Parts: sequence; structure tokens; C-alpha cells
Amino acid sequence: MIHSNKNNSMFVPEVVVQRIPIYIRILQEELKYGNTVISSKNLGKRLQMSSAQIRKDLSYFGKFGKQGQGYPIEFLVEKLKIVVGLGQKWNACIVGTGRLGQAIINYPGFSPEGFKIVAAFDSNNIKLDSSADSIPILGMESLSKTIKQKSINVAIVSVPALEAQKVIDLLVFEGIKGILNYAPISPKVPNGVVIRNIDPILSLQSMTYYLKES
Amino acid sequence: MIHSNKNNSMFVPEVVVQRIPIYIRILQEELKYGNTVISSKNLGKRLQMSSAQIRKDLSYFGKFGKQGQGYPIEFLVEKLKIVVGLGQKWNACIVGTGRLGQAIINYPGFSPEGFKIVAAFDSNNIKLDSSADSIPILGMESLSKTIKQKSINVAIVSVPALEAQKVIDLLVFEGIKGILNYAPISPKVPNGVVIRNIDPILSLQSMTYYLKES
DNA sequence: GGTTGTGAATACATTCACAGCA
DNA sequence: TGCTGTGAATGTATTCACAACC
Repeated sequence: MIHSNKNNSMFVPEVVVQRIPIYIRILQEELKYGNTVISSKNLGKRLQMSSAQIRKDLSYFGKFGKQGQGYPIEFLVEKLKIVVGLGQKWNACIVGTGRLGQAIINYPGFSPEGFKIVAAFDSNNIKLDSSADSIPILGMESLSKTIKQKSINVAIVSVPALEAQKVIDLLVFEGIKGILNYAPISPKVPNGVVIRNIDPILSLQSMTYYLKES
Repeated sequence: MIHSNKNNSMFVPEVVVQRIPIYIRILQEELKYGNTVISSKNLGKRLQMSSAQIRKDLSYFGKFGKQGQGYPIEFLVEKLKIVVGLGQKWNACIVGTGRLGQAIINYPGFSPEGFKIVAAFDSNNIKLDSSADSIPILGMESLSKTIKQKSINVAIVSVPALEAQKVIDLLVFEGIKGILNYAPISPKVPNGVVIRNIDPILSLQSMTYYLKES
């Protein structure tokens, strides 16, 4: 072919990748409302962003819209899910079953979005007994074995700050390539491992810049 | 003056503001290790970022370093804290005392970083009795009064998704200008209100882009 | 008329590279 | 010599603006 179509090997900026799940979420809401088509303008209004940005973002992955009408929602959701890696199911483990860990385990929101928590680990295995629905709480010594047995491919870290880097190193060593870290540290991971930090303190602290007087 | 110095009215990019609390955190760690001076090079190594970026970031706020030596850590922390709004104390309330809300209330990390949770609210005020150390759990009808009485200036939202926008609107109406939102929505707030979202699902979902095969 | 998809233009963020200082 | 602070250069992201199409 002469004019090659948009293909999967083209580089997509990280910011764009991060916005796709947001689009998916809103599109799914729109589906629930019974809508079947949405324009970039309306989607933009919904998210307080420009329609141009939405069109540009989507254009990295293909042509999903129809001129004069907009995007067929169901079709677009389907495509975006595949693009962003939600075509497959992900098995997650959680390390650290303190108060936060327990809240995460019991949060019902992960599973419907494609992330099934299939095991929990804690160095102090008294912290939580089989309370949560069928998620086993195991000692750290079972980590390696369980990751393989249950095909775990992402990990959630909710251990205290001082232990976090050690735990992350261990997870990386065991082959985990995606980590969601709740510990308030700036973790180091090798290339090829993706890590995301959930850090409410940092969020608050950068907010105050805009709130302080003077 | 002819060559005006860097003054507080110059625009600082948002990304820069967001990095300042990270610097503060690392600098405080270095202090604990007993170090008194750090170069942009070493700070950069610690954070896996370029020394140039650190110097540039800091330069938005003043000249804190000494050529040939680096930055005096204690002095720099002090300055950055003031710059970012941590010179004052912040009183926070939390709305929503379900499992997540409880985990947040009991997390000991907010207070030492300048955010004191002074009240909690829930529409179902049976959810938590005075369990947590001295933080009162109140009904939503007390919100307005309590915000004034306790000089609350930031709010944490941990209610279910369906209620979140309503709660946020209410907080804004009551004069709250900074909100940390844990609900999985794209909230709308008027200009002048700063909101930050904590959204582990979105973090996971954009991670998988880099993990999926093909 | 309404809306997409996209090069071109603009705006923003990072890095370079070096003068100036301790 | 070793480091900061910063303009200039480069790299990235967003917005503009319009041809192509329903």
C-alpha cells in the first residue's frame, strides 16, 4: 500500500494513553443513558476538554468516527478497550493487608474493570484471616509460587513506606511488569516495568500552592 | 530596580508545582540521613530525573544553591514548604466514612505533612462511631456549620461515585477551594477551585497499554 | 449543516551548554 | 574544579483551521 494507514507501531504519547481509560469510562456511562453516538464536541464538554484534543487522541489508534455524526459509542469502547490492553483479563495480587490493603481488597471496583485480585500477601499473616470473599491471605514465602500458579501479571503494593522498595524489587524479580504503588515513596524500577503511584499526600501538597494566600 | 529578580508573580507551570512536594520529601529524607547539602545531580539520581530539570524547577522560586557546593538542604526545604503553601497548617474534613474513608481517617500520614483531619461526615451517620482518635463523625446537616467552626479549608471526598458530584458541589458551595476526590468520576468544579483525583482504576488501565502483548 | 481527521501553527516543557561564581 | 542559574535550542503536546465527507 502507498498511503499506509495508522498502524500499531506508531508512537503514542504517554498522556494520550492515560486519557483513553477516561474516555472509556465516560463512553460507558453514555451507553447506560441509552445514547449510541457521541461527537467529540459533546465528549469534550463532558470532560471539560477541547474536541480537538479528543479527535487527535483517538486518531492515534484509528478512524472510529463518521463525519457529520460522531462516534458510534459501543464500537468505540470496544476498540479503545483493546487498544489499551483491556481486551484481556488481568490477575492482580496485593502485597500488604493493613487497613489500606483491606480497603483495596474489599473495594468492588477493580474486578468489573478487568482486574481480578486473586491473592493477597503479608509478612505478618495474622493481619487478616479469610474474611474477604475467597481471596486467600498468604505469607510472603508463597509469593513466587503463587504468582506463577495464578498467572498474576500486576501487583498492588500497600505496605509501609520503609518496606515498599524491597517489596517492589521482589515483585520485579518475580517477573511482575506492572505495579500500582500506594506507598509514599519514589520507587525505582528497571526499564520495562511500569509503575504508577497513588500518593494522596503529594496531591494535597501541590494543591495548596493554588490555595495559599499571598 | 532595573533587572528585577525572580518574583512571586511569575507564572510557574503546573508540572513544576507538582514536583516540589516530591523534592521536599526526598530532601527531608536526606536530612534524616544526616546530610546537610545536596547537588542537583545527586537529587536527580535519587529521583531518576535530570539535574537540569531540578535546577530549572527551583529557579522558578529563587536562588537557593551555592555554586561549587549544591543546595543547603534544611534551608531549601524551608523555602520550598513556604512556596508550595505548607507554611501554614491546613484543616481537612472527609466526606464518606465507608471502608475507604475509614482507612483514610486512620492513616497517620496526613497530619505530619500539614493536613489535619478535623471532622468526618457521612449521610448514614451510623457507619462509624467515634472509633478513630477524637475525629467526630457527623451527619451531612452539620457540614456547613462545622466547616466554619473548624476553619476547614480542604476536603477529602470518599463517597460512592453516584453521590460524589453532588457532594463536591455542596463543598464548593460551602466555600471549600481544594478537594481531594477518591470517587471514580471526572468531577466538574468552577474556576478557582482545585481538585485532584485519586483513581487507581485509571492508573491500572493506562498501565496495561504497556504490558499487553502484540 | 454538522462532524471527522489531520497537517500546520502555536504553546508548553525539557534539555543543552556555558558564563559566572565559590 | 564543581556546581548553580539561565538563555537558547530542542522536543512534546495542544490547538487551529479546513478539506473531505455524511
